[in-house]
Amino acid sequence: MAPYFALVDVNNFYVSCERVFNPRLEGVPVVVLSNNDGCVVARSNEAKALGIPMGAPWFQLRDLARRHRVRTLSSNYELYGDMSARVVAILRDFAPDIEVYSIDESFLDVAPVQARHGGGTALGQALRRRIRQWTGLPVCVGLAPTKTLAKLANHLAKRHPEFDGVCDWGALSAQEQSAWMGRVGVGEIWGVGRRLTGQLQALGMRSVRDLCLAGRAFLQARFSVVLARVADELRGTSCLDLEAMAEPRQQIIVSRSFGRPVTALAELQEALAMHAARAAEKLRAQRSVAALVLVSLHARPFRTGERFERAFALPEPTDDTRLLTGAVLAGAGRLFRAGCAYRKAGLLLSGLSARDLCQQDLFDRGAGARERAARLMAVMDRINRTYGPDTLRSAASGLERPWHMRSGHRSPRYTTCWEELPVVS
DNA sequence: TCTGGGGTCCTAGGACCC
DNA sequence: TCTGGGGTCCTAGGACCC
Repeated sequence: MAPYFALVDVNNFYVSCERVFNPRLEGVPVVVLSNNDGCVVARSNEAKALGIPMGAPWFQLRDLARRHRVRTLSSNYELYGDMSARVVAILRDFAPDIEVYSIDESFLDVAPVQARHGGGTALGQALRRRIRQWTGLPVCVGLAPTKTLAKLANHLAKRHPEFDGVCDWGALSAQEQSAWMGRVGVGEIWGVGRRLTGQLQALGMRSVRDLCLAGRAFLQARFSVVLARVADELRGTSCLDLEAMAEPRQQIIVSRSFGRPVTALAELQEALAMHAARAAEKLRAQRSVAALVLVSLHARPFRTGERFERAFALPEPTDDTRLLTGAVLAGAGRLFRAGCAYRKAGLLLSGLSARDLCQQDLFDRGAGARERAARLMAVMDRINRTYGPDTLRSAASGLERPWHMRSGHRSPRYTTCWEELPVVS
C-alpha cells in the first residue's frame, strides 16, 4: 500500500506548552527566548501580529516588548521535551509508523488506518481532539501523498481558518490544489530557504505553482538534485520515505554561550568538562563511540569575535566521559589565549561508530579496564536518570559555575520535577 | 552591553589508487 | 610538438531544517 503522510505539528509549540500550565498567558503576546535569553525562538500569534520576528536578538526588542506588555519566558527544555514525548505517545496510538521529525513535528503513515476513522480529515480531527484533551496542546494536521505536500497542507491548515486545523490535500479537487499553490509563496516550501527563494524569484518563480511548472532537468542543472526532488514531491511523486527507525547520529555537538564573558582558562575548562559529559551521555545513549573531538572557542564580540577550533584524535574510539573530558581539557589549554574574552565554548564529536563493532588495537591489553569503565559509565547514567542530571558528575565541571547561561524567566518544570509540580489552590 | 543550539545532505575539489 | 582514463575517499563549504 502506498503511504499517505500526515504531518502533525504543534502550534507555537514552546508558547503553547507554557500556556497549558499558565492560562494567564492565553490571549496575550508571549515570546520564549533561546538559551542565555539571547533571541526569540517562539512567539504566540499575538506576538507575531506585533511584528516580532523569529530569531531576533532580544535586546533589540526589549522596548517594543515593554510597550506592548509582551510576556517573556526563558526556554524550559525539560518541560518542552516531556510534553513532546506525551504527544508522540498519543500519535503512536493512532498510527504505528511514525517519524519524529523534531520536538514539535511528526510524520505518520496513515494509509493503513485512515479508512477506520472515516477518511483523512476525520482522522486529523480525531488526532486534534485527543491531543488537546490529553495534553492541552493545539495541533494542526496536513495530509498528502508526499511529505512535501503534507508540509504544504499543514501550512494551509495553520493559516486558513476554513480548514479548521486539518487539510487533506488528496480531498481537494485539482482546481482547488492549483489555486492554493498559486496563493502560497515559493519561500514557504519545505526545502526552499532564503537563498533559494531569492534565486527562484529572480527567475520569475514566485509561487509554489511556478516551481511545480518548472522542468525537472532545468531545476537539477540550474540548482541541484535536492530542488528537483522538491518539485517532484510537489507534483505528487514521493521521493522522501518515512524514516521510522531513527539512525544513530553521525556527529554530536554540545555548545553553550556563557552568561558573561569568560577570560580564565579554568572557567573555560569547567564549561567544556560539563559539555563533554553531556556529549558522552548522548554518545552512550545511541551506543556509539567517537574517534575525533573538535573543540571550539568563540571570542567576543558577537559579530567580529574570532573563532578558534581544532580537532583532536582520541587515542582510541571511546564513550568514556573521563577520556573525553581529558582530551577536551587538553585541547582547550592549547587553544586558549590569555587576554581574550570568550562568549561561547563547545565541542563536536565525530568519527562515530557502533560501540559493539569497534576495531580494537592488535596488541590491546585493556579489555578488562574497558569492561570496568563501561560498567562505571552505565552506573553513572542510571543514577543521573533516576535522581536528575548532574547528580553524579566530574569535579572538573565545577561547583559554582558562575559562567552559566542566563535563564532569568524560566517557568517551573511542572511535569518532571517534584519540587516544581503545579499547585491548585 | 546585549545575538541559540542543535542537526542533515549535496557538491566540488584534491589526494590517491590502478 | 607531444602527456589517459577510469575510480574512491575525504574535507570544506554551502544550503537547508527545527
